[in-house]
Amino acid sequence: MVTIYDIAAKAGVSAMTVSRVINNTGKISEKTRAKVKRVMEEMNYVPNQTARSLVLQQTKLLFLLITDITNPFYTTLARGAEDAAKKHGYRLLFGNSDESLEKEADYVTTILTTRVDGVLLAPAGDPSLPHLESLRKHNVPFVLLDREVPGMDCDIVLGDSKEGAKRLVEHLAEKGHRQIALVNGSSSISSARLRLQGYKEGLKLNELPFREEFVFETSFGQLGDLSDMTAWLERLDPMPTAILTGNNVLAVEAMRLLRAKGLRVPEDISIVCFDDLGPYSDVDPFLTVAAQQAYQFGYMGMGMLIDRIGERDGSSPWKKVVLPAELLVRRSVKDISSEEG
Amino acid sequence: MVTIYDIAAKAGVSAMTVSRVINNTGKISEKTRAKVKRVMEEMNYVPNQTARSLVLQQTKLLFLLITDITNPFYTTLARGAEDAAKKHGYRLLFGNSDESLEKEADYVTTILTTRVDGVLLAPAGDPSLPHLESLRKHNVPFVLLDREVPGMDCDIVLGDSKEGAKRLVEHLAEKGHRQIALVNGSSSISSARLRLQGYKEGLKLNELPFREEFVFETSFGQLGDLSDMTAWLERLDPMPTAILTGNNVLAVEAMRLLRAKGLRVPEDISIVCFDDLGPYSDVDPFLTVAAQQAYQFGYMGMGMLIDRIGERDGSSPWKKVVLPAELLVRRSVKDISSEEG
DNA sequence: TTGTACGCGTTATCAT
DNA sequence: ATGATAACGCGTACAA
Repeated sequence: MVTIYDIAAKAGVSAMTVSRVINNTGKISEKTRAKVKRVMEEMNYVPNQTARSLVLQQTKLLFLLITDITNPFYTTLARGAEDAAKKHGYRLLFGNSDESLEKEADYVTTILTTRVDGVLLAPAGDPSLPHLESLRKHNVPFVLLDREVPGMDCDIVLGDSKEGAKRLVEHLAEKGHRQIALVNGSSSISSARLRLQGYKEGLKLNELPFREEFVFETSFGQLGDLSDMTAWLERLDPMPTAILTGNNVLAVEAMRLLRAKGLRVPEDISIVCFDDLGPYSDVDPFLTVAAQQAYQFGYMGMGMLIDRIGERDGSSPWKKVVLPAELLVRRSVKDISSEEG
Repeated sequence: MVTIYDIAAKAGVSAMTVSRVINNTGKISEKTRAKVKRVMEEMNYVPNQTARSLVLQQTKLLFLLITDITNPFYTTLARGAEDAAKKHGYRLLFGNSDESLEKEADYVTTILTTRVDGVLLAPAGDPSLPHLESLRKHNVPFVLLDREVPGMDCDIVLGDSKEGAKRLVEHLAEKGHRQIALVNGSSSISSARLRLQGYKEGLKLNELPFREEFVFETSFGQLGDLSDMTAWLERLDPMPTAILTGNNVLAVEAMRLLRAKGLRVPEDISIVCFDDLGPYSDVDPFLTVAAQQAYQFGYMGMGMLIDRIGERDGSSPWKKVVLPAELLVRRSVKDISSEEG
């Protein structure tokens, strides 16, 4: 491996001079600078970031932990995070916890041993608390995304889940729907709880009754087996005329189920969801959604993280950003307001 | 920061003994091992991977560079790569080149300075050659994914692009289609060239003429602006009854275009593509595809990379794996064999 | 079974 | 403007 000493020797200067040329620090005469640069070119020298990290006590490495790499919300978020990281000269390490606490624990270990300078993460849920405490104990700055964890004060970027869900219910009500079911993620996840709350408020606002059995709670990740959800749906009487899902993945799963049962969207049943489908928004049935600003989640979160890292000791108060969700009306909802209830 | 020396002092042993406990090397009495472990717990000690990397001359870090993080083919591939890496005790750094040579060049720099132990990458195209040569020059082992780069001998995992495209054309022909258009990626990408070739062979096999104007060449990534493609389609006379796209992203873009023109799939025009849509396969219009084994691309590629890293000096011959693509018939193709030509 | 000395490649500090 | 020295945290080789 070509080291800074090899360059120094060949250029007839000290290692320190080479270091100064590399980092543009201190005063260097143009002549030596030119010579050193030429030798570096000749020898294909590349600085060793590992050695640099050791002495600088920083890796210039950040970590982004998401819960579902196949979900366009998170991949779009990842782009935002990546762009912001690059802008500030950081490199980014990705991880995918798959909504699993065990995998999340593994990644926390990786994060700790890798000595990354900071972490941006969507926690698997409330039980993630010990993981966050571990980061805090080891002085690893972090910013939470999308989900709050009770008991942990920290920087965070959230979507307005309650308001978004409420709007979706209102939209359905305006179109004449009175039997609205909810397929939601686990109640151990703050965003799922808020979406349930928004759903309830939306119902109340339209003087529709809340019925426990119209809510199906499952995981926000891909389900694979749909038998539980199928059984739930078949138990309902009357059948809902519309389904609201707590995120985009569940919307796709719901559509998969409906297809299996031979039901068309929106002719036979309407469907709306939280989160947009990214590139797939334009595919039939062209879903009506409460779209979150996925890219901004990543971009702003990363900005907050880098700000936090930049702080000396004096910790400024925790920041909490709430991004509104936008209702995008497409054509997965049928207007049944003129029909019989 | 808690170091190995802090542990040693508190446990009343030398740093070397602590190191042995951490790595399970050498002989240690159960008593000291227990005591050291206890102290490590108490002090929340976490080994510094940076220091370890420096002395060991390996980072236990691998890099996966893909060209489109929003494409389910690559995210599924990423899962396979991640699983294989973890199985072998490696951590994984992700990057997303967005089909851009410039971004790819940036990542190559990151790869070099980070001293990762190996790289798994889908090159942006033939012009990626200098990037690969740079990796080779610096002795960074790498395995190519999905795309060959003329002039570079190396390990590689490919899909059977030619055969897959041929099958798709045959399927269309069987359904009575005689006017089949191709929307393809850049001809500077080997897989696009092979898919074009398969398209031509499929036509010939069914005694259909190849017509230059029925091929539209663009980028494999998201297009954004569809005006070029729209203009192309409107120029065609006769209109194709079916479109074959070179990958899944282009299929979605094509459907976006068709929707804008008020054309239904498959009633007004049929569409098939290379690569599956992952979770979105079940969304209308339920695309017929030549599905690649995305997970296997990542899993096998990573295995090959780790094997290569494990080799001392003696380099075994380059390995080339070609994974077949499977035709999944769904319902985006209309059977027009009984209609007038 | 345990400990000592040294080196991995780089940068900060202090001299010159 | 440039250089010598020490230090970052850990593991290898060798010694005890």
